[in-house]
Amino acid sequence: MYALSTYISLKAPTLNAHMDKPYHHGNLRTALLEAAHARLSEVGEADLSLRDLATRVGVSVNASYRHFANKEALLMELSAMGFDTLRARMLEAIDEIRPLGPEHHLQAAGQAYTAFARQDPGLYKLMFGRRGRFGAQARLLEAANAAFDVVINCVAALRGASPDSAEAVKAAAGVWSMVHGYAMLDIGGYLAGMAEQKRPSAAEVLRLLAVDA
Amino acid sequence: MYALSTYISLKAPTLNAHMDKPYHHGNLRTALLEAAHARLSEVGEADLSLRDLATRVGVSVNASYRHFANKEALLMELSAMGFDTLRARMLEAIDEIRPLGPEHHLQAAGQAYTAFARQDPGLYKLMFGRRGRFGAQARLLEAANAAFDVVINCVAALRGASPDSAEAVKAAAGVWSMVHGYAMLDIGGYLAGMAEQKRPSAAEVLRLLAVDA
DNA sequence: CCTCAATGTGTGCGCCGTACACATACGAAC
DNA sequence: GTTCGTATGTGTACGGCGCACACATTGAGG
Repeated sequence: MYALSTYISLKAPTLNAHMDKPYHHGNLRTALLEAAHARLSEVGEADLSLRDLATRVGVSVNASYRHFANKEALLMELSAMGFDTLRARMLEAIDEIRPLGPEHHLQAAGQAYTAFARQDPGLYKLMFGRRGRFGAQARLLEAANAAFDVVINCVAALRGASPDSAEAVKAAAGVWSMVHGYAMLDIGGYLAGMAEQKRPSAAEVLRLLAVDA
Repeated sequence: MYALSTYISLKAPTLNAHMDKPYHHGNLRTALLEAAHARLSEVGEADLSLRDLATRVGVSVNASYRHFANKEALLMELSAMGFDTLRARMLEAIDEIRPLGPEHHLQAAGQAYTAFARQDPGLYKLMFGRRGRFGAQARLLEAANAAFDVVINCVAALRGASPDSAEAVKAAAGVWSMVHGYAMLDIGGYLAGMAEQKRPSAAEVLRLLAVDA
């Protein structure tokens, strides 16, 4: 688990005279998202309930509806925040090795990508399992596209092509497919069943890609 | 939708004197699986309920518990049947072009694979989204491994390596990652948002793989 | 014909998401 | 500082869910 964001409550809610807890939470929206994130990595999406989240946060069952239209809306926001974080992780990884040149950037981004998925499998599955249900929500779409753009830029730089070219986008989609597929198989446990010396690492799999061709 | 299997009821259940429906269904297990399969492609896993299935099949809510320990067990069996079908589809596709030689077999299997995912996205997502929950159930594991073996054999033949070699297995895992990732992005709608001329086909993505190296 | 195991039914429990009416608290206008 | 509207949280209720348990019906083998 890691912090998805760093919203900070600037309010210090007043305490009711004969209660030790304030009537208003102060930062319920963020608290719910963080609780959901924490819960997601413990029990998975299917066993995550709004009632449970509310109880953990110390608030009545229906308070959450003042901040999210429904359960789906909360999960959608969490999902979008996941894409934001994923993008940031890839950019950080690239920045750390920037002087090494573009041929190393894609590898670094790929490593950061699979590391993210492994670190937070529940969130990662949520991000990619719910697109249909969420529909074309702008918030989620933009976050996902921004993350994908990082990959496109890496590939474009590697091939000396424009990030807008169909060539770069198609190759980037291939890279994304590969990394995403590997991550899903990995966190799904489909690779864990393989014998140690036959189980491929992320780097080995990425090396199969002929992107610079 | 297609038939997952062709179990046939050999019994002709007797009709009760004053009822038009027999007390015993005759083939409830299969009927439930088929109803679940049908429902899965309409509403997705999250909105699939045992009560609804039972009603559709024309049976009381709890009758299903005579055939499946719980909802998870039913979904697990459906998932395993999905892997059986996926394997059969790949084998059929390979058989149709067998004389063309091993370099075409992998392409054919890949096409069959993505076609399966596109045709039955709900089932496909179920197959790969639930591994952790299902645990290491032998039935599911064997079905999934049998499907993966098809890919391993293709890759091994292509490289002139043994299907048992770490080299072949690792390369096959890479191929599987690629195809699986592409399928997931496709049925998740993540490729649909791309402009037509930038959206890669399954064949284009597969061509990025340097498997025969 | 009788019995017993297999199969289906009815009722009930404790969760779930969420709609609706009501309570409380904060901040801006006076 | 009081007032008042709005934002935020509570309580109650409804229908649907998975599933446990006791009971009903059936068919097959002695």
